[in-house]
Amino acid sequence: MLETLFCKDLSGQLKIASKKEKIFNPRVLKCPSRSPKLPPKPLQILPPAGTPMAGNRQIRALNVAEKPSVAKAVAGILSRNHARMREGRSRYNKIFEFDYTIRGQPCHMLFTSVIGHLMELGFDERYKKWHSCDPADLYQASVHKFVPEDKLDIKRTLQQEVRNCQWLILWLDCDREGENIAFEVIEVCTEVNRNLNIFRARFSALIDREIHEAAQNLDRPNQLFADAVDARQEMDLRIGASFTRFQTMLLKDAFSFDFATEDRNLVLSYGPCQFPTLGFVVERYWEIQAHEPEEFWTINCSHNSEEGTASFSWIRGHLFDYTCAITIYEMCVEEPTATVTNVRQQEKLKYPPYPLSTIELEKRASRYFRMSSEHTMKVAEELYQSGFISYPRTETDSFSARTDLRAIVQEQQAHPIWGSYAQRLLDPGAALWRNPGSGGHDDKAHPPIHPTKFSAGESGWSQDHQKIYELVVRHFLACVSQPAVGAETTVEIDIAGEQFNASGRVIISKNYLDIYRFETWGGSVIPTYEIRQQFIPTTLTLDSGVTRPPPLLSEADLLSCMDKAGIGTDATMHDHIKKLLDRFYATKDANTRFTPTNLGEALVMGYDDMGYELWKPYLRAKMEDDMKAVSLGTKRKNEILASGLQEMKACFLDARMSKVKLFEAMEVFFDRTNRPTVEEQQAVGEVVRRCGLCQQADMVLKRKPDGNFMVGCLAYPQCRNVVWLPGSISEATVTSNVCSSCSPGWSGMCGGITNRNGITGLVFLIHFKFRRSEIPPNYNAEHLGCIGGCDETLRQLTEICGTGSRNLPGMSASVRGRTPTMSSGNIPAGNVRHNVCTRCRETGHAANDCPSLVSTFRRSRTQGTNNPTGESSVSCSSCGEPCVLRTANTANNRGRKFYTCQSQECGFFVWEDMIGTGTGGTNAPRPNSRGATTASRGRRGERGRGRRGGGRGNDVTFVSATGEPVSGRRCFTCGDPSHFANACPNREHDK
DNA sequence: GCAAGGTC
Repeated sequence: MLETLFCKDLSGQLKIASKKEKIFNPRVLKCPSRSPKLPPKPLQILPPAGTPMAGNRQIRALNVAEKPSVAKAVAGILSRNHARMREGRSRYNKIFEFDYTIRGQPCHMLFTSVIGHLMELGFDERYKKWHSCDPADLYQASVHKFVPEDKLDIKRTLQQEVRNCQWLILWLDCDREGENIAFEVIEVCTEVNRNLNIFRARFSALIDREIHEAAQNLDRPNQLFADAVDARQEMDLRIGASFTRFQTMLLKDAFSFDFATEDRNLVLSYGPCQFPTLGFVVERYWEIQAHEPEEFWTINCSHNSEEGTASFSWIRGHLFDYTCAITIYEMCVEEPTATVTNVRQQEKLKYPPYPLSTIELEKRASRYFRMSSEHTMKVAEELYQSGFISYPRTETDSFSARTDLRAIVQEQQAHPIWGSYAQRLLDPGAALWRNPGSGGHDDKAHPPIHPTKFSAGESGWSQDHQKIYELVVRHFLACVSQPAVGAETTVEIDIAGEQFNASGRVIISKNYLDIYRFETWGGSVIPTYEIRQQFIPTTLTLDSGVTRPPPLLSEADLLSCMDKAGIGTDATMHDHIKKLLDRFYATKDANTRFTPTNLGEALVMGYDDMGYELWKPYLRAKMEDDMKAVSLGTKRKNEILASGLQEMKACFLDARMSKVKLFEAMEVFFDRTNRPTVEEQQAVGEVVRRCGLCQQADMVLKRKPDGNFMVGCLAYPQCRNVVWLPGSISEATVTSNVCSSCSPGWSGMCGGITNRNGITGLVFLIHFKFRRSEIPPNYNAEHLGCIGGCDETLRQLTEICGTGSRNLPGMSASVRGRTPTMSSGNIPAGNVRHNVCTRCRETGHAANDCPSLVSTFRRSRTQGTNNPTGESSVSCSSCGEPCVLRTANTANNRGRKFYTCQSQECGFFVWEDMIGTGTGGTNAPRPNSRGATTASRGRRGERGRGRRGGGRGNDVTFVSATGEPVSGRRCFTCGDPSHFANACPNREHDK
């Protein structure tokens, strides 16, 4: 064993540690919260190379990799393929044994692995059941990390092997998740061996030199990286669970859905990744719905000669202004002689793709084979497992200089189809080889996806296995090939001062295109022209067209959106996409294009109408920024957790207050059921007692929509325990007074009786106010009553007045479907609350003054108007109604926001950025709109019909040379039938 | 029954 402790000073230099540093050095490992039983133990750092060792006794070291394949590969490299393999308790995680020397220290190495994360984060038992608590409580509910059932064998292996070890060397992937898994392994191992010296091996590729270097330069685990992941996990769990429970319980029983599923299994989930993914799909769909075709005009010219036909395009592209277009066109018609002004010949290169990353594999498989990303990854995983391709989850799109690329090509020479291409690649005379380009991404853990074993097709392979293997091989061969070479000719002509051009391309050398059959490079022939040559065009036409909406998002598009916005990782993106389909949020057509379902659209619409951008990627982006800050040490884990969760809880409470928006959005698409929603049954109220029937949840005082009061169990519908109260109650408030008759052990008699859940059996008294006219004169209008069964007054009033419910009047608790047990009710000890805010459940303020009312996640729709409600404060100058905010799609103002009246008649609009400048607000026409305008939506299919005009360009026809448009049309700009767009008097806004 | 992240 090493006797001397070393540590690093601030400059990173190794030095002998002082006693204080051994204890307080921040690099010293241990997270006290993870292993409360053991005090933090200082760590040793290996001395620099050449430092004499304290002793030569062999160290026993347990090495742990993130996956079995890495354990096998690293053990193979370090042992030079002389490791002995034996079984562990987990069938997938073998143990390799061999001797190895680290800086002169002889070691007996045991090398095993985990399978990704060893632990999960979950709520404590008390909060696990959906009805056990208010979803808002999940923002502060206690959570814990634990090893799930299916990983217990791995834990046992680790603990069994590490007992007799002195060192623990962590070979997890070198990213934040890997660092977090490292600490999970540490926690499990130090439970049984607190004297471990713990090291981190950092490597970026499974290459001999790199692995040996990593072993000889062991480092320490990085607590900050692990902290960042801890924070992310906790945020994801709390946010996901709270919103999922909330919206599921609110909506699932309230509406008849248009898809076949068992209601009981329907979960309307929310997640910080799945919702933005849905958001991309909905946003594109809305963009298409809101698109209004715009007319444009263009001049085309063609010329036939003996060599063929050349088609010339107008340099101006197209004009939206008809007057300009027709004027120019008439000039050309009057002087139609074309003069060649330039003939340009250029060599053009088309480069092969970058080495293959996971996202590119998914996108290309979707594009070339219409294979879903989820299926692609499944097939790729199987090819990887059987050794035919490299690890398929990688962000890396450049090969390390140390990779033997030619050896990989060499293997493919035997293939009957592409073998000859591989041979040409290796033939110096063919000059086809080119070192692959770099896409600029490197996850430092895995190389780009490439073939690792030759195959001409295996008997067990499906067609999809063939396709993915072929794609990986062809992509790799393309990467190491020369780009395609083409000769491009461009001819420019002048007609009456207007410029036109035409181009043709001849492919000189296909190079990589010979192997990469998935890509093409169109060639076209153009006749020969010479400068100053003149000719009369064969045709010269003024053609019209219309702008078209973008297409629905394809799977490849969706992956690109997610990648760009940082939603998910290369290993999880396909899961998020699949989740949209599994949850009935979106559908995918045969062309892999996504359409939101009614449910998906309604959910996004609901949150959008609330003014929340929970369906946008900003929340994830903020979390990512916070994680980076924790990784760098500029913020603490607890700091970002406290602020992030406080913010999200406020957002949650606010969203719940605005749940009517979700309801309204759902009503656009679905019929209501007559069933009361779980959420309605569970409107949060004051806790009266612990439910004596299910013993799992609290019973709370609630007011039903009909105004009557009841005390019901929060575990409804699992538990149907309820106490109906007299129908003559006008007000009811739970007090902090406890009934001494129904609360055994109360008043200090036994110091409080505690059941096995640690909950005392208190029944709180309720302060009732009765409507004077509805109770007999000999009863007081105010009464401090108990629902525990002891209150005779309450019983009598219930008999006299009835409960106003569908149940028979009666004081005794009536349980829907079951007999009540009212004698053993308990409520949590210490849950006596005074003046608790019903929004955030904090004391010291009322709900109306709750600071959570304002959240930074709430979007201000009226930028510059200082309207805290988020509603539009711009009113129509004609009808006075609130305006909606839209986005212009006109040529000159694309993307610019404006307010417009929802009424078709008013035509009021004002630019958003002109508010407060004294400009705008006139009765100008409404520009074309783009984006979600939910205020005026009707049922799906009806939306936008009135303002989309005639559809996609079928109504746009050739405009005659006299300039007379086809009759029956109206101005595209303002909709006025008295004139056309080019003559619209109100075009100022479009300039 | 809920999240997202590893990976067999």
